[in-house]
Amino acid sequence: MAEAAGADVSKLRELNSLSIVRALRGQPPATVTELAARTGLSRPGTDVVIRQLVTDGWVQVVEPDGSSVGRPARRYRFNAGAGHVLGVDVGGHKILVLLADLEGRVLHSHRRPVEPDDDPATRLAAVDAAITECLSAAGMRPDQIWAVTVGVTGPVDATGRTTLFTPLPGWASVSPADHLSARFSCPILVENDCKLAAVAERWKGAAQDADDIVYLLAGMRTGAGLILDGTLRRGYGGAAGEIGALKAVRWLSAPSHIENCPGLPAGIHPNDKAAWVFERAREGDRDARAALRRYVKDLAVGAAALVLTLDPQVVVLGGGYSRSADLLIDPLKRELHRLCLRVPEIRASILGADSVALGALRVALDQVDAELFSDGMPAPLTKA
Amino acid sequence: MAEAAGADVSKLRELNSLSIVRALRGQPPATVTELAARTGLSRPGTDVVIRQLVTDGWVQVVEPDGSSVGRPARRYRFNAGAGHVLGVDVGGHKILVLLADLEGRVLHSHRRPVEPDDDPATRLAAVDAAITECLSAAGMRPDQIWAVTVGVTGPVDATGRTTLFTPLPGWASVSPADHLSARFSCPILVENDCKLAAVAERWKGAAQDADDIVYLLAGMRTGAGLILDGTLRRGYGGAAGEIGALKAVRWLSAPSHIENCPGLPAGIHPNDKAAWVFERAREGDRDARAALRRYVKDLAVGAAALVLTLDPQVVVLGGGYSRSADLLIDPLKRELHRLCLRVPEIRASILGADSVALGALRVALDQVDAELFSDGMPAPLTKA
DNA sequence: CGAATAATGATGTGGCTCATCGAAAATTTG
DNA sequence: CAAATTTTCGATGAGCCACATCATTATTCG
Repeated sequence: MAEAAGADVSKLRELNSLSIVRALRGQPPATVTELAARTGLSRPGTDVVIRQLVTDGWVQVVEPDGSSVGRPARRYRFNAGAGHVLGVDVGGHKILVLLADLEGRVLHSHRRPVEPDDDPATRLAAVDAAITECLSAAGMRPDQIWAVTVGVTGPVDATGRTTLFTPLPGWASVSPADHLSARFSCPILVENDCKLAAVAERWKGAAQDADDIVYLLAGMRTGAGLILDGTLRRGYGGAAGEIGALKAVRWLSAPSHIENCPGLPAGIHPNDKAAWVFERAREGDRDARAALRRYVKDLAVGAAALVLTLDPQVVVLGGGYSRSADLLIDPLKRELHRLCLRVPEIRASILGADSVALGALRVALDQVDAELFSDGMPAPLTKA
Repeated sequence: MAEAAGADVSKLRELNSLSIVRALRGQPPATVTELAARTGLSRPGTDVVIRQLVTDGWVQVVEPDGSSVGRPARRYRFNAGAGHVLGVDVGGHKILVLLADLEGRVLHSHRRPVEPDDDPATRLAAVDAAITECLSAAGMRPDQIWAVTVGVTGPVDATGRTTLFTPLPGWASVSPADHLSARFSCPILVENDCKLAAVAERWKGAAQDADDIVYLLAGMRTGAGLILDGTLRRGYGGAAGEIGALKAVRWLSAPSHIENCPGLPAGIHPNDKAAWVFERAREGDRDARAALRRYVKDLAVGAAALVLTLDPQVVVLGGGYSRSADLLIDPLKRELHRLCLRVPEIRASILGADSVALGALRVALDQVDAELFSDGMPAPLTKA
């Protein structure tokens, strides 16, 4: 059974410190009186707590700007710069590193191209280089990073590896967490890219209002990420959402309808094929429209399975093809109406190619939060 | 954002009261010293808290039995009789009512047969009668019930109705919660039967160790209930797990392989058909074995979709057919190996026909817990 | 009777609230 | 233009509540 820990008197201070930090975060700088009202604590009580938080480095004083009657109050704000997190997207074509503060503001980003058939060592070297670049651009040392999350393709198991499946050659035996733990002493999390994209859409994307979300990756790969009751669901073995593995769900072959659309110009770059097909379809080209129709039909079978299984509030359509979501959403909706009991809203992603790295940031921030709110509040001076 | 409520000093007492109650529940009667050790509180502190709990009626004193050196300690136990909950299974063929105390011990049960084609008024009357019977057998008044959960067939929407689908004639417009609220002033929850059975299997059944569970109802109806991260998942519209609605998943027709197995004796009662088929299959009858094979194949398609979507730790096979689970589990496992990335454990239900009502009890108890642990601890005297 | 353990009481401390008073800046007023 | 007034912030002290620690008394068994 859960350990029933009794509470000392000092626990109260901890609790109230946390609730003041919570009331401060993500808000504009607040006065003591405002915080007291927001938390329900007394003014003097709030005062001593916030004084301690300032000396501990969690909170900063903002000198009064003076634009009111009466004596101007000191304002306080959460010291988002007390710590930082990294979100890393290890893709087939690019490495993207985002550096953010504790409020989740992105301070620096670095993108670096890689090749899909690069060997693991090359890819890891690119990751290292991108991280180094991002840190030095922000003038930051590795020990100022409080959490790192790495997004990779394929289901991630408990050890942070993608042993079940990955399209990157040789990557199955790689442990990004082990690799990075040489540089960082903070928690290093590894997560599937679709799952991270789903998290990002709930954080800053198209589904901020929803707690039950299915994210569909619609692009040269097809995949899904699930958020239920506001929390990312990984599954017991980390393979939740891998409905595409079902043969009856033709997610593996679905993109080929578009990538091999009849009429594609010879010698067109693979990355431009989809754009070309969507362009033609928009113009009314029969072949392109047929390709789209077949693609959506295949996509919808898996989507319907997810929707029926989970009954989400929103389906977010992301991935490369979602740039032309206007062409996809209506037919997808029609297919789902044909297949499902209750059809959720379908929305297009608004985050684009950064979504995986953004989701990685959010997961890293959640990790920091979890440590904070479980272990109480230590002084950040020990880390700075 | 979440309201950041500051804590008064009296919050401490509340917190410690709760942690002592938690340490007391489900355990044999404990002495003050034991509780102090278990909660980390001091002995005198524990003493005053438990004294208050006794006068409030939450805890009872057990007089010392005297079997130790030194002065024998008073022992205390959680007063499970302070409140009670009802779990009601409204099935096609039966109404089952369970009455339990706050520890979840079943004190009384009452079963009452109904017909599948009874009209809603008749069925509700049977529910009322069964509840009355159960209460009076236990010598209990409705105001001593703290929560009621009703299990029904079909997805339950936010208003507690089964508007999307139900096999019971006329039941779609019935609101069991509204009906019962005339007799009970406590919370009345309505939930889908498969979901409740899943809860029961985690509580007292085959999956007590698992946090990610797919429950498969395998019987004359086919359905599923999902538990992820230890919590029942309902879906945004309450329709989670309804994968059977997908036409490609032939769950609706799957039981007919068995119910219409060639060679069934003319005039056999519908309820006995399955038993007959399983019996023949066990004896090696070709037709029966073929029927079973086809049934499992159909069942497995939906099961595979669920498993791939959720990646659970355990699949629990319940429902009427699970009495012959030994004939089903191996072929099902083979099918899943063919269809899935990672195959979870497959276990047979051990609860049988009571599982829905048991799950209803657990959900009602969870409701009581949620109220307790959020609103703090009022004296039960106001309720008794 | 002594050993062992339980219950009880006394004292001290940390943290919170409430009430009050002083301080600083803007507005009003002579 | 300067003094008075208003308004709000900041600081301090009294009181309360819940807990911890330590000492004392009570009860049983060997």
